[in-house]
Amino acid sequence: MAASIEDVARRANVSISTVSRVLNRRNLVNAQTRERVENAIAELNYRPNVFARGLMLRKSEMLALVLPDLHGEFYSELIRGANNKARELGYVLVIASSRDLDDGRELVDDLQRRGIVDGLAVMISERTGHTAELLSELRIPVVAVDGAAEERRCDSVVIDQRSGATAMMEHLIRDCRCRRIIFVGGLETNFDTAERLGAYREAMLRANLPVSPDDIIHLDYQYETAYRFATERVRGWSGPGNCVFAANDEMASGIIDAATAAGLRVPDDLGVVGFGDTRVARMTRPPLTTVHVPMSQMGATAVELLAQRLADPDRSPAFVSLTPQLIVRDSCSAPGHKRLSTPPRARHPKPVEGDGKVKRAEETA
Amino acid sequence: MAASIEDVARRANVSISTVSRVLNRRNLVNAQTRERVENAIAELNYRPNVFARGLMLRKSEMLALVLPDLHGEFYSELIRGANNKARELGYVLVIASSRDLDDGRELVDDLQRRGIVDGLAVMISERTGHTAELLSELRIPVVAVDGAAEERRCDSVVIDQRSGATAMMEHLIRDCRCRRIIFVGGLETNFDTAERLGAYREAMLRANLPVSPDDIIHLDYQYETAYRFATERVRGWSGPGNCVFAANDEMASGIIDAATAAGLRVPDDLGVVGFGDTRVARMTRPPLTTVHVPMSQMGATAVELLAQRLADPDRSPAFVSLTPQLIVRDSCSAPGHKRLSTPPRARHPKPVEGDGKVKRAEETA
DNA sequence: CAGTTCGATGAAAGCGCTGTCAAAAGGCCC
DNA sequence: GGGCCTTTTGACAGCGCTTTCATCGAACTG
Repeated sequence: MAASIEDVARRANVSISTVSRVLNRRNLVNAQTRERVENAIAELNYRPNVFARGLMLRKSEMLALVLPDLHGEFYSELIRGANNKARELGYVLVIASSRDLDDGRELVDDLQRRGIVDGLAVMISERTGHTAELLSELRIPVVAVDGAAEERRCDSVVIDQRSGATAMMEHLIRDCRCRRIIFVGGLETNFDTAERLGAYREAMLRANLPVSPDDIIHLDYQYETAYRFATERVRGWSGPGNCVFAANDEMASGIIDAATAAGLRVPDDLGVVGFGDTRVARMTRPPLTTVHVPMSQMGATAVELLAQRLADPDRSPAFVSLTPQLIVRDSCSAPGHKRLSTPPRARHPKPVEGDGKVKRAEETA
Repeated sequence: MAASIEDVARRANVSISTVSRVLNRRNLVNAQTRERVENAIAELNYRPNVFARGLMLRKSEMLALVLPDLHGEFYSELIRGANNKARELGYVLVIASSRDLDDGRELVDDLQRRGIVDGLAVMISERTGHTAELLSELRIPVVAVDGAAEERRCDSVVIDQRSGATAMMEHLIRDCRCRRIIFVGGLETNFDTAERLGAYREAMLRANLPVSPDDIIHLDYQYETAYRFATERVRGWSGPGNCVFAANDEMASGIIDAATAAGLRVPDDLGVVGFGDTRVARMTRPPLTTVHVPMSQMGATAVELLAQRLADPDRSPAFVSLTPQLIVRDSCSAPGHKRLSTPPRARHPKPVEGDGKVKRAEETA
């Protein structure tokens, strides 16, 4: 049995009230007494019982992060960012996956968790009606992670996919002098793909470049699929000033491999760029030009917003948009552009954490 | 304010004891009364306060998983497996990273968490003295995840690296008829690398194959490093019946890319195999023959052991060893062996979760 | 019909903590 | 020396729940 506050009190020869005061609002107690109590605490290795404390204080200093899935690079980054920030702010983070539960139970599950966590950061994958329900059922603060901007009723963090894709497009058109750009996205229904495609179209239009319907392809974000598809098409794609803009790094990697296998040189015969700046982006030859998506930062921001709301429940919802950052490596370059013969390192060695610009939107009251 | 047990009692016209009984040992209460109470609970959307409950029961139904880091494929798998199992068993999983904290505070941190979690699964990266300290300070059950087998004092799960590496070596020697095998490991100090290298030496010896000191290389598990190193050495490695056994998939991938860039054909001119069966293994051309390490299962097992100990605190420590599984793809094959011209799919499409054999060691009392 | 057992329920004692209130002790003023 | 602060401390009432023990009919026994 662990020591209780009473044990400490007895040992320090004071009442439990005094011990409690030492634990909380320290200045209210005489210096000598405090020292006695602190010694007792140390000697007994005393730690306040979290449950008793929570019962009185009605808070647990715990936050939950609910993700569609726990697998994969992106989520792992998100978790890491959220976890670090949580720790920094003195919270403990509970992580849950909603994918593994059927849709109906997702909610139930959160409710179960409710009461033990002070706040919830939820990443909503499917845009079902559950969202609203979730928000209203819960009595604790919720922040939407990468949710569509519709959810303005609660705090939210999003990645500005559009600006990331636009930056890439401008790089391709302006710096690499690409004239024909083939867009390889995920499923048409995919929200991110849609955003990136939108940016693609806009940029092409702005640059007065023609967009052939054949140059807009929807696959499934998988390496293998992209490899197979590219194996058939890649010869038709090659040419100076031509480039494939894949909506994620894995597909980009598959396309590079297919191009290489077909005897093409990347980037000389065909440029290939990706999106995400995952680990994969450093595991292609040549290293992949891509867009860094600040997942870790998004996790951190979510936790931060949660903490802020906990501190001030009445403030109006904040909306934070994180800007991805273009990472130029070597998988696309201007035609005729000299490259070192040894594989050069990334020119932007590492995107600095917190580099993406954060803008706080006008507070919607 | 959420409804309390008293509200329910009032509404159902019973005492709180009865409500509590309905909540816990249901059979002790009359059917009609129970129904009344259950209705009241539903109507009020009542949920027992976790803190009050925890205060009495001295348990929270929460488990913690402490990892050296939260980043990367392996940890993400581990977390996922642990999380799913935890949920299945009715626990909530708290995840923490010890790497982000300096070494001294790691312990403190666990102590802080103590009291709110019922049990702890810890993966110890550095073999510092802290381990013992940690175990003794904590009063809750601990299971060692992938810890060296020394820690027989508590339950533990490990991956049997050795048997995985041996299976690979036997495949290379027997099935692929390799005569010269180059071992590319991580740092010499790395525990896993040492195990795998041990298996390598043994297998070579058993097969009566010579081991040149030049063919044992220690790098750092990174793609880039392996790529660079291989770029210089790969010509010397090539030859029929020659194969590189990389201690992880990333290095294998780098080596394949280097070989390809040097004009070699994999596997015809040089076989390359990896270890881990991470996502990367499906993102090489040809797809990588490798060893599947059941991380997800390890996470699940850790949680399971924890739950078992919680149920029966006095049973003797269990020791579970998980056997990795050889995954034969196409990056190494017998010389002259016919391959399809289209990139074939993995012959073992997907290692089934829970496929690795689990053997429970003799219980050390 | 008194005595006994049994199922169903309620009253109340905590669990370990916080926070309110009051009391005690000391200092100051007039 | 009495009145009135101020500082420091203790007593104690909960927080919402579980659990023990007592109670109370009803059913059963002889």
